[in-house]
Amino acid sequence: MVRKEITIKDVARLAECSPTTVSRVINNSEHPVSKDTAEKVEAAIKRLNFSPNRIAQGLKNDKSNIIGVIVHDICDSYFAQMIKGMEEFISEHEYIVNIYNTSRDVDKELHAVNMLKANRADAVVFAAGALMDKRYEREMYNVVEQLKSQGTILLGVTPHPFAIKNISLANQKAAEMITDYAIENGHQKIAFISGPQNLYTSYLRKQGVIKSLENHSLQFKQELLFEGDFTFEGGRKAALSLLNKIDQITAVVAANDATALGLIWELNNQGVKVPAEISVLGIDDLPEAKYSYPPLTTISLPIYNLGTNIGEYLLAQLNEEYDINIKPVEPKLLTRDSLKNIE
Amino acid sequence: MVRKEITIKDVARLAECSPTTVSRVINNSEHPVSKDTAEKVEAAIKRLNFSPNRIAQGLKNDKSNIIGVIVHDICDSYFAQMIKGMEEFISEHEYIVNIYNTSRDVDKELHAVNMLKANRADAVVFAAGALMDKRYEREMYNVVEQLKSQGTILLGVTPHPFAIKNISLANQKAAEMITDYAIENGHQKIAFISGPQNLYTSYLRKQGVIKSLENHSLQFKQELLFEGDFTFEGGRKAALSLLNKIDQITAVVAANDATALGLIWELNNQGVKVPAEISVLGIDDLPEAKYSYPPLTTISLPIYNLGTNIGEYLLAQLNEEYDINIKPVEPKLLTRDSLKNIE
DNA sequence: TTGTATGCGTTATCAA
DNA sequence: TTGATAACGCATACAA
Repeated sequence: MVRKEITIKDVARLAECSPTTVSRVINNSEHPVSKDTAEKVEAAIKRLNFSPNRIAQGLKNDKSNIIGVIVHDICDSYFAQMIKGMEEFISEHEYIVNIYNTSRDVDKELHAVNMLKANRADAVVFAAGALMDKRYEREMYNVVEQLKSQGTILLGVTPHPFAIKNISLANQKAAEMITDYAIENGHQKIAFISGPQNLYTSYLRKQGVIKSLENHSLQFKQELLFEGDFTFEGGRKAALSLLNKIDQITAVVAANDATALGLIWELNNQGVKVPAEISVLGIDDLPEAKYSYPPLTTISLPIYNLGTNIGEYLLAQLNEEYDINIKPVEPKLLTRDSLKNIE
Repeated sequence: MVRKEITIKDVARLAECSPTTVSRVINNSEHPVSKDTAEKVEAAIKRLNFSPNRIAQGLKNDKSNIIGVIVHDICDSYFAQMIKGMEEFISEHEYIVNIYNTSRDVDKELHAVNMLKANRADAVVFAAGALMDKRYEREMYNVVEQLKSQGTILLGVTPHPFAIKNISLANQKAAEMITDYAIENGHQKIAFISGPQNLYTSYLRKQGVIKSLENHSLQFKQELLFEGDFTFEGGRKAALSLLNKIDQITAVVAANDATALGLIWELNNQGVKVPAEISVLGIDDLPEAKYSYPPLTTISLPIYNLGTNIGEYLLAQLNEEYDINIKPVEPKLLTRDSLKNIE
């Protein structure tokens, strides 16, 4: 297959003018163009179905129009929603949304950043939480510095161990809020299902739980800490290992909704009544959280909105409008039916 | 922020050679380069953290390295899985995966294609099913022709009303299979919850149901056709409108799993026992389908694998290896517990 | 084995 | 109001 690209020159030939003039018409340039030629150019453009080569424009203007987005798992609603929110805003404004799915793998994460560097991305969003890994931190730091000196705009959702603007997602606060709620409803024997070990987000959410307990003069008990991985399956497994300590527990806070949903499912499966015998709480408010049995009490983190806010912020930055801030997104308690008041 | 890009020239200066030589080293060119200079170049590259500007390379080589993917809703597991599969393959090979989320909107769909044209995408995947809309068909046809003459490789998942290679996803066959299964289990009074009206995929799945019924000398009854929209919410609504005809129905085939899951949820909610009082069947095998109450009997369409197969195919095409075919992906019946044998 | 000149498609600068 | 020319970063044909 032979590429036969239509260029500004073809348009110029047809409109009987110079490429320069065509360029002026295309870009609504300040530089005056007579109405007559402008019309001829427009006609030629239409006739040839010409659209200017954005790649070439980019080369000239020192812009790639690429916005990179790094996520852990696009199949996870959390990331899917964020991407959708960003995409909504960004591709409307003629930017290319370039997704990387890293499965929390250090190499893939580095590969993504290096590609983005090679493609001279205009902006990179670290939508995925930072990995807690020495090599990741070290090598990321380097590439990020290189991206910076290229002029790439960088943005992290949740804190990252390199100097870029980070949006706090209130992870810790969310975990604190949901734990507070449990305690206010008379729960003291609270288990926690963690997220993946190597993820900073996991760490923050755990800290939130600990803080809430401390604020209420309660102690975080290591034996009531179970490991999860932010997935439904992980929640199911946690439910199983939780089973033989069930008399020591009245409520379980899961590090995220996917985990909580898995918990509820497996508890039901094992004949343990939620919330009659044990309360289950989540964080995120996934779309499916309201359809579990019972509907999940959780903290809403409006991720889709976060996505659009990020998009808005990036565009402002890219247009060099400086004093713009990212609109914050507030966690909100959603009381449904998976918690029982036991006071 | 000033962009200060490191270029091949900087490397040349540091390595005390010409840019041409640097280019040869970068590209492992056939053209001989002395070991000595090669090493100097490598050293300079490392020292400057240089990576060649892929955009500029693309301009020169007539490649954008962009692969566009058009989906309806990235939050829908179906699309998320397909993208994940493709991404796995594609970004590993230094391509840019450029996602467009169109929400089945004709304008957004056209916008996406036009952007992809302007960016001289190397390939475009129409992962989203075609819309049944006159303007869509007409304007899409035009842009697609223009993409073709630009040399863009085009691929559609499920048939599209313009001349591109389409991978059949066995939509019709899947619907036929699941309906066959219901009939084989003694069901004759079968309702169908459709997908969105304007979607060709919906049409195909409906045809599959009709064909199965006809093959068994049964009639498709218009009054047992309910409208859905491929979403959980749509399934819930369908359940409600289905309620007053429930004595005329023993099984419901939903156009997809999301719908089936919504159906089951709302039926449970209304106190209708699945499958004791009514059987519910889906198509897709979403990850969550095995966690409904009862677990959903459905047809698996291994979408993630389809994604990787598409990726593999595209790369072969882009490398001009011609006689490659897309590995087909076979629908498979997954019998779980949402159907009752009533023979 | 190395380097110079040219061009990819576009736009900014300058001159007319 | 228009256009010729150079340049963005890179790779290739050609010359040395």
